Amino acid sequence: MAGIDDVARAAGVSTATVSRALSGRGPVSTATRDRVLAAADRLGYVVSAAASSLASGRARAVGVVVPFLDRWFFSTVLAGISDALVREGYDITLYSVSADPAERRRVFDDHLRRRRIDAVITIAIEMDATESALLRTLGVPVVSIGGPNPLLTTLTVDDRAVGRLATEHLIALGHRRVTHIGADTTTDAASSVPALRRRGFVETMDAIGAAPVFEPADFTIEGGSAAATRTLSGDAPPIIGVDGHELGRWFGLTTVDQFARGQGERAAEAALAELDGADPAPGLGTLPFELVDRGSTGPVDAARR
Amino acid sequence: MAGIDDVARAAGVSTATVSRALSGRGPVSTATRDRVLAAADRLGYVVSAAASSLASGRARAVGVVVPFLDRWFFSTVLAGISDALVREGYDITLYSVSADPAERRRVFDDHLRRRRIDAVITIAIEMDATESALLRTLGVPVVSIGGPNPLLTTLTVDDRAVGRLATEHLIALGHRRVTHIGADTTTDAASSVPALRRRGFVETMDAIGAAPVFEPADFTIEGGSAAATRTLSGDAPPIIGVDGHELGRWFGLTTVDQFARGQGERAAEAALAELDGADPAPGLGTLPFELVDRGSTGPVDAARR
DNA sequence: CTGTTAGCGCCTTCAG
DNA sequence: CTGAAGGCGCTAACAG
Repeated sequence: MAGIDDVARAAGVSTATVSRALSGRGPVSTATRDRVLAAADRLGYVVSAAASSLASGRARAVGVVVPFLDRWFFSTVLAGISDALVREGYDITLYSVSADPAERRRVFDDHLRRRRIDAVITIAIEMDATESALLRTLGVPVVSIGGPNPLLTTLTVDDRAVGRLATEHLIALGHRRVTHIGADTTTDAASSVPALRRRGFVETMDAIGAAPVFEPADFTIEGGSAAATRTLSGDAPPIIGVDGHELGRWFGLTTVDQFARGQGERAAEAALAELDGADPAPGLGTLPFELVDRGSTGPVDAARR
Repeated sequence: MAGIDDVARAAGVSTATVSRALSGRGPVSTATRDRVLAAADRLGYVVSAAASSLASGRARAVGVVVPFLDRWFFSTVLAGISDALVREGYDITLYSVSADPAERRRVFDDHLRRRRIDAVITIAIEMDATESALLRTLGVPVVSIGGPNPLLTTLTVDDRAVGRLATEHLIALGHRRVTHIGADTTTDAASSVPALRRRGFVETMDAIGAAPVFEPADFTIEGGSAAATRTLSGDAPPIIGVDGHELGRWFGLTTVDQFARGQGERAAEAALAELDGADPAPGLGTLPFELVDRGSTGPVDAARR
């Protein structure tokens, strides 16, 4: 494989000039630049990531940390990140952290600290203070999609408002008996996504003096469906979901879409902006969401009320 | 961030010894090793990927090339790869190549050639001879999940046999009028996954002298569902799918499962084996598949025959 | 078993 | 605008 001095020789310039011409950093006359580019192209020269990174301190890669790869939301956000990053010539290094604490430590204490990445994006990773601080010590921009974190630049959906929006939609249709199917929040932090959604639900129910009902379920198809079966009588009551899953459209499920792919793009852009010198914006950026009425919810009918 | 000579100083040894103790390559007495490990731990030392990679030629990362991130099959295979790789301390670098030829070239000609990865795994990427050759010139193990490729180590599902298996299942139940819903293979290579499945279908139908019927559809929910709607009369005929999608279970869809996650694990293990010096096995390894009867198919009934 | 010594391939001052 | 030269942080012979 051709190295930088092959190119330098072929173009009749020094390696310094090749480096400048190819990276665009530092002055090079148009004529020389063209010669260098032509030579590099002819030789099929591609800069070595390791050498370039070691010498420059820039890795041209962004780390993405996810709790799951094979769940719709995460892979969709990841696709958005990938889109935005590839455009700018960055590679993506993937860190999947499972529930296993030992593995999690290895990712935070070892993998992420190998100086392989210029920035980090975390997706729905709930971190304690130690972990957040550790990310900070990486000395690179960190953008987190998920619960607000005062230590990091954060992109957050107002999950409480999401919970309210979904509930209000049903209330507006005349419903009063509304059941919340969601994570059993007794084990979650009060600031977790499920807890906040639930809180929005409760607030809205309280506001109209209706009694909130809960049916615990995990974030799986089986869990959700089992809970729905337990709750719902046979007469197909209105259902509203939260997320914008592609299948929601297919089922005609009314939902609060939160534009997963767009979240990824925004996170990537925020990370790139900080890399370009933009001020880090610790605290929260706000992510859009929107009620999408696809027909699974309708006005209450006399028979059921 | 602590460097290797901080550790060397703290442990009272040379950097060479630190390197040896930490990497496990080369002899180190147990006593010194312990001292080094303790010092490294105390200082929170993590080797710089760039420096180590430059000096050793090993990057401790594997590249994974996928056509889509946000489709069930690919993210599931990816999860399998991730599992197997993280265990061994490897990072994953992700390359998503869309249909855009310019972007595809950039991935093959630039990103993949940055010497950032010790091995490449491709998932369902159909490559022409140029691209395959290019991967070969990387000088690293390449494992491809997908159509057999004589130039690369390949893990392949016998898609023709899958087509036959699914069709035979229906035939065995007494059905004779069977419609194939799948990609319009006039545009695909004869060796593509959809073409092979279809061929298996045709062969089986031919064998019993039944007329194969086709309904074109792309690999999307909408496409498949539209095709099914066009074909199927209202009386809920038997349906069989191919893939093992998690939702198949939920729908009670009989399917030919191909264990996506396991495919990823096997690919990762094959790549690691080659990295450990195992002979590359150009040509094909064979991937398992299995009929899973979940009830969406049943014997033909008199009324419909 | 351990230390010394060259680089790995590129970037980036510093001169010119 | 361009070239020379010294590292970036680590590894891999090679001695000892």
